Amino acid sequence: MSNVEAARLRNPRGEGSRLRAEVVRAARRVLEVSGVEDAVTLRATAREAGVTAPALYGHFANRGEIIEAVISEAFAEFAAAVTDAMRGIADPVERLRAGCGAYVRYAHEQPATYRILFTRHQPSAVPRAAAQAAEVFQLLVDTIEECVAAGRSASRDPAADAVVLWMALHGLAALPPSHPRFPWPEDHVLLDQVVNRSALLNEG
Amino acid sequence: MSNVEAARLRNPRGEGSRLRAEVVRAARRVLEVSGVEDAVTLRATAREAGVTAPALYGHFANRGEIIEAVISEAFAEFAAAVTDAMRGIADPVERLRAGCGAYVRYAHEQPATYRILFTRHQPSAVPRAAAQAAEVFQLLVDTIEECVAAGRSASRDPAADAVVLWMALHGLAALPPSHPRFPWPEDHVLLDQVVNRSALLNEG
DNA sequence: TGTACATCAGTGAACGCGCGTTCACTGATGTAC
DNA sequence: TGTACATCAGTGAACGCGCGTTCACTGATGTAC
Repeated sequence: MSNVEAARLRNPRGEGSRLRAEVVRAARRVLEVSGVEDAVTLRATAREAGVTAPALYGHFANRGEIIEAVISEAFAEFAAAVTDAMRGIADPVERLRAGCGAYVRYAHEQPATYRILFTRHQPSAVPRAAAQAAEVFQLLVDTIEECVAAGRSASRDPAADAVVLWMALHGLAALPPSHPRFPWPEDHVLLDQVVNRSALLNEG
Repeated sequence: MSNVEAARLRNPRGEGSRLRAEVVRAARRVLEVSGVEDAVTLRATAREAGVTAPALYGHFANRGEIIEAVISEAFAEFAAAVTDAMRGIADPVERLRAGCGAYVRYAHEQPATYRILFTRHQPSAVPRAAAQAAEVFQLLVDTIEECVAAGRSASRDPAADAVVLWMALHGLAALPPSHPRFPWPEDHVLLDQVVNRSALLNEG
């Protein structure tokens, strides 16, 4: 590692708000590298962004706002990952599988970020977060309903079964990263079992 | 709140090791009240135990050992809660339900403790922890096998289905405490659905 | 075309705080004689 | 039965550290005249 890192160039006039986006990205790197929310200090974030600590106060009132911005960005990204994975797939069963696969993939690729979104001791007060989680949940409900309509699921209460599915997905998303030494079956095998049973799909 | 709290009496000679147990209990109170592992500082624990910070060094080499002691104690307690709930129940399906119910109850009664056991970013290096988790898991496998033998489960791979069950239990244990505003179905309804489907029980 | 000035994106030094840990100590109590 | 002493369960003061936050500042750059 070299200690002659390229000095950060200050943003041109009028473009100071670029730093805001850089700071959020820096905070997310600190989060994933350390694995824990508390490591995302204001100073560590500033260091990672290549800027002094007081510079952050131009864009955030305090450390809490940086964390909120991380959560907000990550939630939008997570919702987009699931939605995008489902888009354009005609078969409802395959669409459901694709969405659930994207859910779990996101959690495994960014475990600390997933944790901050879904297993915080205090639910975040980020405005759009709850709404975005609800949208993803509704997507599950709707898709299970389509599976029923297509005669592919025996569900009699898609909303209740979507809850069961969500819980199982959460286990699939959260447990393996925290217990890497356990001999987990392969992801796609687990995922199929979880989706088939939670959504009462007719196994083929 | 009174500021004339009873001063802690020092332990009699030869009974100094009582403090160790008091410290672990104090650390667990700090953990549950705050909700996060990082709040369990050495000094906060000492305050909660009614003792000065250096007193803890008689029983723990550093802060990390206090956290490890908390994890160790909590894991033993968790395993005992599940095991005890299953003991003496003859019907394997009812026994499975009882064990799963105890699992989820433990997580809901002590959410921060459950989180420290199962969703840590780094798996704890506490010696007995992995073994105790494995024992509880094996209990699930064995009980599903008994359900199959009794003609009550259609499982063809109890070990794999125990993994699916564990994942769903984890979701049931972890999600509701982190998302208190979501309109969750009642615990026992969710639990029945999760157990029935994960363990492929014949629904009655 | 030249110059004074306002604006903007940051910097550098400093603050008070709680933390983990070390160190020398204190004072009650059991034990040896 | 009395006294000296060792032991034990802690205490109190101090350290260096990284933290969040405040404050006065700097120096490049666009704009007005």
